[in-house]
Amino acid sequence: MSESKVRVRFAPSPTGPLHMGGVRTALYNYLFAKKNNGTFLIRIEDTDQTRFVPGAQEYIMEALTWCGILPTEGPGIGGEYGPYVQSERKPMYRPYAEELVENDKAYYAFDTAEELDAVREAAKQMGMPNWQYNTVTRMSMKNSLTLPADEVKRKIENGDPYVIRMKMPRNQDVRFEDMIRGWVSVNTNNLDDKVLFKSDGMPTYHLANIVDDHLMKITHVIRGEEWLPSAPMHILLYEAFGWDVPNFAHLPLLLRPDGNGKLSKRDGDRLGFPVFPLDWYTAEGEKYTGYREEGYFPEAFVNMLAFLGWNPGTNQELFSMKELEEAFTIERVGKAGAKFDADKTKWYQQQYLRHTSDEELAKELKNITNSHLSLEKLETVCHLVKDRATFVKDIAVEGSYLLYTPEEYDFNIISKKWKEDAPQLMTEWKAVLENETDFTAAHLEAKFKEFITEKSLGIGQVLPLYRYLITGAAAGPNMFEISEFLGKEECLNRIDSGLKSAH
RNA sequence: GGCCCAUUCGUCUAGUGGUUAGGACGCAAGAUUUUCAUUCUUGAAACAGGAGUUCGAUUCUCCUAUGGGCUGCCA
Repeated sequence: MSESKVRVRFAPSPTGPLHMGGVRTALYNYLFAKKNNGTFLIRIEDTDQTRFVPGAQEYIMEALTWCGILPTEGPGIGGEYGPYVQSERKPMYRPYAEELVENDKAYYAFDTAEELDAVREAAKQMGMPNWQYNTVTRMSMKNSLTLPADEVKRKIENGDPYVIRMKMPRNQDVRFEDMIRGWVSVNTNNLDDKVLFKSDGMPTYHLANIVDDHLMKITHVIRGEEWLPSAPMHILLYEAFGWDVPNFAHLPLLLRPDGNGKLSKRDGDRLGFPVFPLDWYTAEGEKYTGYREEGYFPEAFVNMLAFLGWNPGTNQELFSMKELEEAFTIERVGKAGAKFDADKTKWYQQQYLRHTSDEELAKELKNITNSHLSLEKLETVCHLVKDRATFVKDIAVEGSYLLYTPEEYDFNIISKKWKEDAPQLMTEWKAVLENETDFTAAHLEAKFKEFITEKSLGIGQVLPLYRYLITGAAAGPNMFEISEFLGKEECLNRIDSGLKSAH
């Protein structure tokens, strides 16, 4: 609550690829920092050594970079509060845990995992679905509160494995004001004696997160709603250390589009949309599709994500990162979970494609097609077909006849309009073109109108035939612009080959 | 089961103690177009239910229902 400079962190766990819910949490942290002239940092929470997945940390950093969510401190970046990977901070945590034990805020517990499992199982048999190590049950367990002091001392010196558990106070209401939800209150009788320090010498999330947030001078903790139930316990920890408590904001979850429940990594490929920012391959060779590889622009992805749970209160829907940085406030983040909508995501992408210059699209098109056409030519292709594309790759498909000469014609698409006199008509039209030196769209259109007027025919009776011969398609952009783009020689050639296929 | 959180069109959401409850996606119709796409116009579509407070509640309170999260030596 102090006046100190805003510092926020995104603290992912490297247990796999970062999914879009995580990206959104990172984004809101980033935007909050930017809006408040603060600092956004990344901290890797890898205190669970058994769940470490190689490549995950690199994936996270690459994904954030792709999105333009750039931390000013973090692994591989540096900063004066490092290291930013918790496993590299390992030696720092034990003294804090010990401090809590000395101050009677925590205690040693010697119960093994097997013993705990047995107790839980027995409780379940007696109709208690969830046994907790808490203020009442701890007195019948093996810990420094129940064992004689000399035995505790002997066990520790003996090297017996132990954990350090928080000594949850009895019947105390913990209240805090969440920036999104308002006042939240929990009684400590409903909280258990969480393990703070594990027998493998690593802290749990609960300890590490408090210690690091304090040491890194984090002022606002913006994280997923799944942390809401443990927030009171975290507050108790800050108080136990005598530290300032940061502000909290618990973001609503991202829900799956069908049914209910939170969006999971399986939903994407099952429902046909990406859940991850980038492609990810599991050790087993299983692939999860990413937005980047699907052809989404990072700006569109980010814009969509920003609006999943936040809105500016105006009718503006298209926001650049810069605009988001200016407009974002935590107060305008909603409380309820948001179902992800793949259609809306496509719409955003389409909008961004529409607003990307032909020049830039041409470069992308060149990259994905390896076309031999000049950038200038490709620019025209983009100009002609971008209105009917969502992704750059759609331009290559929609405009394939601009990039390549059609090799096959499907006569079925035109057969209904292809009357007896069609070959004759097209041959005459070809003759008109042959005599043309001015192959600009406007001029060709004028000549075409002259041609059909002479014949007393309507546009619809003639143009589709020409379109078919030139493009092999029944629909598409303006035929005269296409003709100009292709040029006289190519047009004449295509009329010939098209005519051959038409009967 | 316990605890916590949430609930406005199908979806994302705006909104106020008195509004024709607004916008966007999607959907439908129409206009434009040689055509498809685009664009434009129009339309259908919502305050979970019940009490209470109030002259008046979508808005405030409580209850119910529904949904979600948490309930590990995971984060």
